[in-house]
Amino acid sequence: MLYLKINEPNSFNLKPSFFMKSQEIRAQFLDFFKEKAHTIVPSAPMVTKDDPTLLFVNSGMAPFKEFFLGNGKPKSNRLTDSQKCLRVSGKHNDLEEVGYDTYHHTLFEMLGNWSFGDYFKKEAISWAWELLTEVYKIDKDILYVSVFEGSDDADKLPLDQEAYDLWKELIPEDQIVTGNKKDNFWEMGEQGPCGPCSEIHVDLRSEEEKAKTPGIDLVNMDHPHVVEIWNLVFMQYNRKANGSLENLPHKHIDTGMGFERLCMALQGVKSNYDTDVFQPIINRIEKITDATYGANEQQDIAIRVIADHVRAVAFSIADGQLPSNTGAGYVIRRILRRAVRYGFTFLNKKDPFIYQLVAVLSEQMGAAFPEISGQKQLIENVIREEEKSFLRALDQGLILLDKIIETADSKEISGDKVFELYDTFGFPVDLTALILSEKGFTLDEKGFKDELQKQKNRSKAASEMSTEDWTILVKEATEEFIGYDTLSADVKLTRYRKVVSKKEGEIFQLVFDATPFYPEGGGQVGDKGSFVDPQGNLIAILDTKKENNVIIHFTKKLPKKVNDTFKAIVNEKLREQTACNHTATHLLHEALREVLGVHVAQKGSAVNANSLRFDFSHFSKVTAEELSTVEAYVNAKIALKLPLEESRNVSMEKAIEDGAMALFGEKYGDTVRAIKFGNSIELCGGTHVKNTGDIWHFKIRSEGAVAAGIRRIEAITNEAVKGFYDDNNRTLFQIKELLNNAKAPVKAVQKLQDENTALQKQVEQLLRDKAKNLSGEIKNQLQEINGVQFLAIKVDLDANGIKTLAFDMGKTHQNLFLVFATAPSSEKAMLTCYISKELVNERGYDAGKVVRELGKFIHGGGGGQNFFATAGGKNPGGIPQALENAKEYLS
RNA sequence: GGGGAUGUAGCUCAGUUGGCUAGAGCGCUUGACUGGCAGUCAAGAGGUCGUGGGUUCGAGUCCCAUCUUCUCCA
Repeated sequence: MLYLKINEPNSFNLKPSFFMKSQEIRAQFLDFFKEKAHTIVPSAPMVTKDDPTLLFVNSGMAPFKEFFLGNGKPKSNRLTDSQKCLRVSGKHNDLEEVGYDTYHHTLFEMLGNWSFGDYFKKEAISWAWELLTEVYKIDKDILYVSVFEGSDDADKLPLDQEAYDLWKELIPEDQIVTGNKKDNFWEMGEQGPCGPCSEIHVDLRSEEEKAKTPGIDLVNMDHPHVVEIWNLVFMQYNRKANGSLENLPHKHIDTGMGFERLCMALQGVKSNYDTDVFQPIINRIEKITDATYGANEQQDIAIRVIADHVRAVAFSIADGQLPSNTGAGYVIRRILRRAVRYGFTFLNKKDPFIYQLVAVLSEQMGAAFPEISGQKQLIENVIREEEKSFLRALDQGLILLDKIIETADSKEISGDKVFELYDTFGFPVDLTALILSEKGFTLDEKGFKDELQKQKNRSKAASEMSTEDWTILVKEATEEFIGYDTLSADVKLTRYRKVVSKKEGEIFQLVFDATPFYPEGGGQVGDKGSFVDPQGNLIAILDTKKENNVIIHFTKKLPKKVNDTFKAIVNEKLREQTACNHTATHLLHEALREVLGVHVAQKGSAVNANSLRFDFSHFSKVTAEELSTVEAYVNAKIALKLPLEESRNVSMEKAIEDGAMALFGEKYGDTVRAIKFGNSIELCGGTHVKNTGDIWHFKIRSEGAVAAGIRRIEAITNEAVKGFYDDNNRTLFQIKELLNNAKAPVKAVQKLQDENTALQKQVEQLLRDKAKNLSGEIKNQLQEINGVQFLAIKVDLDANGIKTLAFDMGKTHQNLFLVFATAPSSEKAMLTCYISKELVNERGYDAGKVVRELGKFIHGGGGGQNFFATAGGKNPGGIPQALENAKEYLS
């Protein structure tokens, strides 16, 4: 049940007599556009798969980028959806600001309606108006709209007169404003489709406030209660790499309405956090932490931060993006840690608690987003473990910070110390600053920022690259993937471009009209191979990747004549081995579900020609027995020689009906490819063997944890297994040979080990005895000179023995001055000097100096402490001389 | 992808410019005291110092390579 604190007197500006639940608001939006002939599609996963410029879906249009770029066509020209978006960095949002206001978020839903070359401004504007004023019944007087005013920069764009005229029909002109490029011209990135936009703003202030300042003056002024709720983008241009604009052949509509803000407007509250989207979570936080939302500004910020961040983290994990230390996973980790930090500092929570909020989220959003409720347990586990590990890091950091404070020589702690704490140990700066100020210290902020900037520059320099415009050879070309059926084909180049990076140097990216090359995807590496021109010149294809639905081939150079017909040839060997590994992952997946249980779900995989890696959800270590059962299960499937049954272009529904595993984190597509080997059915775009018998054999190499609740298995197949066994065989053979072809090598080795330990002990004992005997003999040879027990002698002991001898004598005798010499071989000599400590202290003797100087006689050098030192040299012949001269040091 | 840190006894760690015969606490084993437990005392076991090279008379310590884990940046 949803719960909103309407009747509580202390709650925050809540006094609506009725409100529409957020779930209804979402449903009404989708229904409205469905009636306008739009197809409703589910939200794409937030983690992007084939877009190198983007880690996360950051706007409603991101999943449809390929359509706007013309790299593919949607099944329907009109779509509508509610898209999960994540904004954590870049121009759109800064993570560090979320929580301080009431209307910015990391994760939010974007309601959108889409036209791909279909309707344009007229429909987009009138439908938006109809939905807001007639369906949602928002008072027309509190709505304002903006249109693009044009620009007199290099683009020389005109006022968007068309939009202005359309609005004029619907709304009084004094509620229309014009806006500049920053507010009213939308660009996808530095390159690509773009166009003017028209925003709809809503004024939610009280009557008194409205009387004081007209709403129109507050549009786009960052006022918390005069906010943009809907942006209608009219895509009509394409921005080229050189910065110039060209008209798009097909015009598109891209709209995005912030769901949480819409809920705020419709539920009559003044903050997104007061809507029923956030209230249940906030209530739960209050219960767990004993804090009251609305009572204390700092605690309110902390509560908002946590309420916001838990959503972002939970949805990411649900979409398959686990916290990690690189890339998208790192962003998720940072978000979660920020939430922990605020809980730690302002709500005094020193134990994991954020994971407990997942239950609320699941209950509230599970219906619209089944990926949350379906993986609740996993999400909780992952978050709890992350919380724990960060709290550990904080503990460690606090200790380090104490040390820094103790050893500080001024009241200002230097920037590089604080930076080290942050950079190496992950201790947040703001916490450092807080603790320092509590103890009467300050920190050198400038020094810290300088260090941070240096680090950023380093990273940037390492990943710097420039991308040129595509050179188009064939306009409106399509590209067909034919690699499931053939490994070589005659192809034409349709476009190419040059990319320069520090790491790789100059690389060319080529697109063909058809290609047998499989692009990296679904965990499988891209194909390698080559293409040949009619004259027989060969160019290697180093890698194949997919970008916004285009298959790109990477080469080091361009062909001489780009318009030739080429023969593209995939490296067959690599492809075969890769296929073995890929099919094996399917069989492994099936085996794991069979052996461990159906809770096992794929959480990632990496398949290349050498090996395979498979990550899956499972709560405990897989035992050795389970592993061997799994291995045997897979090998049994291989032995059955199951044929590949492939169905292309089946509908998702049909595939799932047939028993294919439904995977969370898959992007919506109209049709899928189903791969069946016996009982294993998976939706998969990868390449597979024709028959499981081709795999020959499957061998697990390792099992381990990658995150809380996620295990990883690494395995090999086919040739790699052969290599593995060959290596093992060779080693075993060699071992046996060394053991005189013992029949039971394991026992033999064990026996050797036991004997070895016993012998070692014996040797030690014997050496001790020898030393003791020697010391007995030697005692008699001690000369008393000037109150010193002196001896310089050659002994037959190794370095350790001499050491033992010297220290043993040291225990029973006083005032010793010993010099021992030994010659381990005809080319090596060693001197050792031991002087009782009392002599060192009273007379200033220095054993180091003694051996250094006597070392000259044996052509060597040495040193040590002042009471014990050693020297080595190459001339045993000098030993007598060295011993004779030892007396010199007694003076 | 780039930078920093880390790896020493079963666990948590110390080990200062290379050289005080690799240490501490907890845990473990045995024994003693106490009617038993807790506890105290005594003795003891336990270490390829991540791995592989190198420099040096001498490397846990310095250099190179490699792996693990943590962390920051992109």
